[in-house]
Amino acid sequence: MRAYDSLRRRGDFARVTRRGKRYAGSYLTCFVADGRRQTRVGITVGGAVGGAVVRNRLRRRIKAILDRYPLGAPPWRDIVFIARPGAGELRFDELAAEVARAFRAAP
RNA sequence: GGAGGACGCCGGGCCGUCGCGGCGCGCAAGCGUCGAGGAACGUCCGGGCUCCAUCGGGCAAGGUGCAGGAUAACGUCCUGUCGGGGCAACUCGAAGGAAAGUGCCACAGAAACAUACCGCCGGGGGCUUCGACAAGCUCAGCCUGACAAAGGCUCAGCCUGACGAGAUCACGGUAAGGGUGAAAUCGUGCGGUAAGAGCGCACGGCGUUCCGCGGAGACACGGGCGCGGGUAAACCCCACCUGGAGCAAGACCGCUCGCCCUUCGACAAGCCCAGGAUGACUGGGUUCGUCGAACCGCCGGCCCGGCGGAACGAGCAAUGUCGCACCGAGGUCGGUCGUGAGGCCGGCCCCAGAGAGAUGACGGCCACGGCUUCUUCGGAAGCUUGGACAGAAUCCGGCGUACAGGCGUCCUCCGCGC
RNA sequence: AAGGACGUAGCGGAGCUUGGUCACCGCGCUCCCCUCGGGCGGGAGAGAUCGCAGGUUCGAAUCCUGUCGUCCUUG
Repeated sequence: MRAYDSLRRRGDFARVTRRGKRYAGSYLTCFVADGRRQTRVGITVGGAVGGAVVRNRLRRRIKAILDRYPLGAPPWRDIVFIARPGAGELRFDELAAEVARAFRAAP
């Protein structure tokens, strides 16, 4: 089990992106809202980012990066990442830096 | 050595650490095991499977279109035929029918489908001109005669006749020539003819539902017969094929709601009520059955025809179990039959999978590529942020498309050497 | 999974049914006139692989096949 659960329903995504705090990078946008009982994460990669292979790999890499953060303990949050075009061409460490920038802005 | 053709294949490998999904074991921690592709893609065809319809006929709609074969099936594949391309290996082709009918063929051209503008030819009609001829009349000249009559000769004019030529008119014949066009009635030559024409002949081309021969057949060869365009990826004709939907199919379970079970007549039976006498019988009512009619519904393109009058229909879903992760038109190896696509037999293997959906990060070594340096030209060392197209969601068979780099086999042509 | 529409000049559209001058319209663009200058107005002009590749035809934007892209519908 990962330290966080997945955000699945459309309504949850809408709530986080509308009510949560927004931290925008050049390739990733991150929304953070208060959660309960567990931290949940959703990752949105639109069709404009690339083909299925690119979108899948990008999502997996973000999940691998999140494994480095202590999300299995409070405070519980609901987090949504939205990838923008060009994110699929980043190397892994560049992507990790993008995530780190977003999390520095949202402690 | 160079140029080219066909077919098949790979899509980096091994090891380790952390992380993810399924399954199995375990009380648990955890352990074991498996875990994307040749195209998983596009969704262009064909099937398996599931539900609905299913008795037949007709029409419509769609598709396919050389032959034989392969296959569960196909619009796929194989072998061949014909036609186009290539010196060749080989390759490409929606490759039935245009004397069943309809439509269209711009511009140009006489004319684009059944015709004839110019031209050529024939026999005619009238016309007038010309030519030579004949007859007649008139005038003139000359000769004989006598300055007469008469006769003869020459020239001119008029008229008539028949002939030839010319132009013209309509009729008929013709399709060689003209010149346009993508395309003009099969091409060239000779004969032939009034002029011409496949009208005849020779060679060639095309068609053929005729005959012979070869072949399983497409078709080929020989003969006979015929020779008025094109377009069917225009309508169409012919032959063959196709029931409809789709795994969000569908099955089971849960909850809620809606709606329906018709009318008339005849016959037979039962029951009830009234009259009659408690019986026979008569009248009424009702239930079930059969038949007929009406109405309604179904038959999922329509009609004929058929079936039925009972069950169904709709909604609620973060949807439970199954379908569903597979013993399968399965993979692989070998044998065998076949030119081949493939068939058959045997051994081995079990090989992703669901809850919106599991593969990512890092390190080491090797192979390949690139760059730099060295070199005894064999190679060696170092560096490397180089490695395509692309991700299963019901499953198969094809087709089509994308793809860094690389490998193998066979064949053709050209050049050189032996 | 099933089905449908579209692609034509810088932009928005017509032409496709029934093939025939390499294609029309509006806005925009260039030049000229008008004005002191600009706009408006008037005149002239340029600009097109008809998404791409094949095929049918004498001839294709139009017909056929394949392919690429965009958008939409149903559950």
